[in-house]
Amino acid sequence: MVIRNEAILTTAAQVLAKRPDATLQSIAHAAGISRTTIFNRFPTRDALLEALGVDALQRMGQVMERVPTDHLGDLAEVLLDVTKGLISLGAHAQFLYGSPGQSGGLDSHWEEAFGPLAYYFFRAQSAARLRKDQPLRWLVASYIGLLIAAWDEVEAGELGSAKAARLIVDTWMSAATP
Amino acid sequence: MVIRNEAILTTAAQVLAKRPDATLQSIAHAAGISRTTIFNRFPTRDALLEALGVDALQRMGQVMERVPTDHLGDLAEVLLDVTKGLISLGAHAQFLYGSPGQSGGLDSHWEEAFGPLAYYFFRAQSAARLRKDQPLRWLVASYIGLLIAAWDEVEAGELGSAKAARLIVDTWMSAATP
DNA sequence: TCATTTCTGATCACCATGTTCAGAAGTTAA
DNA sequence: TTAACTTCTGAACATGGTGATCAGAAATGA
Repeated sequence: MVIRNEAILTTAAQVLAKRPDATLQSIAHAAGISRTTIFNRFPTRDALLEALGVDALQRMGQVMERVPTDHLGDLAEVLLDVTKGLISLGAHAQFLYGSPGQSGGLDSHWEEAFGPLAYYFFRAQSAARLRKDQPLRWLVASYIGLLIAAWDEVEAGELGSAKAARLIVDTWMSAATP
Repeated sequence: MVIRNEAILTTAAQVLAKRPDATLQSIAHAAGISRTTIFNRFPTRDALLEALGVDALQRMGQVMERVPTDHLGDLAEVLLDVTKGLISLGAHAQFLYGSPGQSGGLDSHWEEAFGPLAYYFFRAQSAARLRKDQPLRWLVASYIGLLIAAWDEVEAGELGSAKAARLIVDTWMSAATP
């Protein structure tokens, strides 16, 4: 039958989004496969959750690879493009804050995914296009914080994806530019 | 011996902060009581987690009761005061995003806790002291998002409590004021 | 068709949760 | 101190999810 890991991860993400403590049995059932097959691919439940996190961060990383590395361009425009992409990943990424178990080994993946954006902020800061009195780490952290807030609002049905992206960029740019 | 629920909750918060999937056995051990006693107070693990959430939100609510209800005062000053109080609750509140299990019944407690702040923002917005082109919900959500981001940075040892509070207020005010 | 890979269902051990209860330990009042 | 009361404890038990193992079924591919 040849079941792809990707298929398992997609189904698992959907099931766990609704019910972070869903059993592997129920995930297997939803994916139309047996529980044993899941264990063939992922030795433990935590391994599955970690793979899920890595997958989500890789998708986010792909979006953030779109930021220019040789020039700055229009900050607001670049950021809006990236933000729209990230907002649309809500379904894949939101569980990162809902079911971690104890997964803390994702740090390097976080860094890898957000590296390009952090570097972009760094260059913008050096060029005095972003405030220099705020730590670079905070520029990144605050952006992520707003992203998560927007994800929540979108999922709650209080905000459309497009408007959410605009609010994030508007809010963040107002605070981060000199 | 007369064990207070408060004592159980405090210990549980500490243990679960480090290890969201800690067993009730280990929590009981850390609290110096027996597992049975925990079950005497909280019928299920989820009940304990919910009580923990309610407790955290009540503490946060107490802090936010400090916002003035009859006048506006200095927005930055009021906000800084509240933010300092909330930042210092990190240890009690951060687990809200780390171990929810499936607890989703905290909505009313969220509203109750953040009600005063939301009302304060509403009045400030009406008085044109805050931007009117951003939804009131977003003003609140973005503030919470920044608060969570700052909690993470503080816990990671990247930021002191005082500086974290200042960054939140600076960032939020820059974006939310006309 | 036959060999190989992949998936499945069954069975097993282990551990955390949740229940029950008899008795120990602590408290209060006479 | 004694007696009545409340609270805490340890032990036993059932249940259910996780993780391991493996023989055999099903799919794949030459």
